[in-house]
Amino acid sequence: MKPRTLDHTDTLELPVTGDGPFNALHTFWKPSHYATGLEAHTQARSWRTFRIDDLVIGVRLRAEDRTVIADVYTDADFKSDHRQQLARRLVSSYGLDEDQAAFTELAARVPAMRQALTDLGGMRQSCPEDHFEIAVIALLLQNVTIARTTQMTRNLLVHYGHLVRFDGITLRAWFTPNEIAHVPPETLKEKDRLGFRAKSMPHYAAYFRDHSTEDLQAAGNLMEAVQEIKGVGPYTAAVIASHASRDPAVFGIDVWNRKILARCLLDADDAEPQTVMARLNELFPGYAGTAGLYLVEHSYLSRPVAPLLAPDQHALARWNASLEQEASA
DNA sequence: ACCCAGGAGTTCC
DNA sequence: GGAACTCATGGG
Repeated sequence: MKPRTLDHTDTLELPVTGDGPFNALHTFWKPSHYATGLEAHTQARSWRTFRIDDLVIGVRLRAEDRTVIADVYTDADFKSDHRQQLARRLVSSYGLDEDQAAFTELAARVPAMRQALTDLGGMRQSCPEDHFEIAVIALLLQNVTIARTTQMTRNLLVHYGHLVRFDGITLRAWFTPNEIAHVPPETLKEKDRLGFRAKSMPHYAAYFRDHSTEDLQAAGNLMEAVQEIKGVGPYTAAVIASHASRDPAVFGIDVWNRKILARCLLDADDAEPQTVMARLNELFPGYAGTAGLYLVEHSYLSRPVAPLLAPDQHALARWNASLEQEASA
């Protein structure tokens, strides 16, 4: 399948206003994140797609000192309201306005965090996904291996998402709640191989179609609110709160990061989730999520799940070909 | 065959 | 308020 072409329409210069150091590479690119085709990274730049209203937007990101430069690519009318929404989204997605000093100060006093802080200091939580999109990611992580999560993600994005090309790179883009709400669970199960998650997707789509990001941010208790959705439990709710709503105190524990943290904090191969969470909260009060993020990412730094792209035309051509081929299969 | 994956819902006590 | 099943599916 041929990707649709997006043209350069704007450039945003976003200052990093939060205090503390800023690590652009590890803010944009997380070594533990599995491959989705929604984003690509080299040492110096990143590419990522966003949905703003019904627009599909391509963004190329780079940083000069404490300014993030975002080149914007679209194929439709990019209004000033879209520009403002995208600017807010980028600032929020990468925590450009968040203070880092309090966590850094706390973490520097914990020996188990020392090396992670040295290697990753200035890294912020990254969540280019909106609440719906991160909820779908968490849904696809439920009780499966990453290989199957990757398979399900690819199926959904190929069948219901978009394929775009801009600045020489091909990327996938998310579907909106509206674009998947009508797909019957049988199709999601049999064609997209979602298994028991197929029943949940229509509930997710309907909920996030009917509740705007502003509504969710205004919710008194987001974790409780989203657990009203069928298929959202404590883990998925925590992922939504810690990532899309960026609550630094929340950490979604699962069988994967539980073992990582047991090794870092308890000198054990594994431990009860309550034991791990108690230790995490004890060492990093108010920053369990940020601390978990640092420890997990640090454990993948030397063996990334989806490594950086080499900054040459051949690597880019291979990347583009693999996405354009899968979309036609 | 059995067990486990970057969980959640239901059904028992 | 928990423990114990069940839900899909692919890989070891």
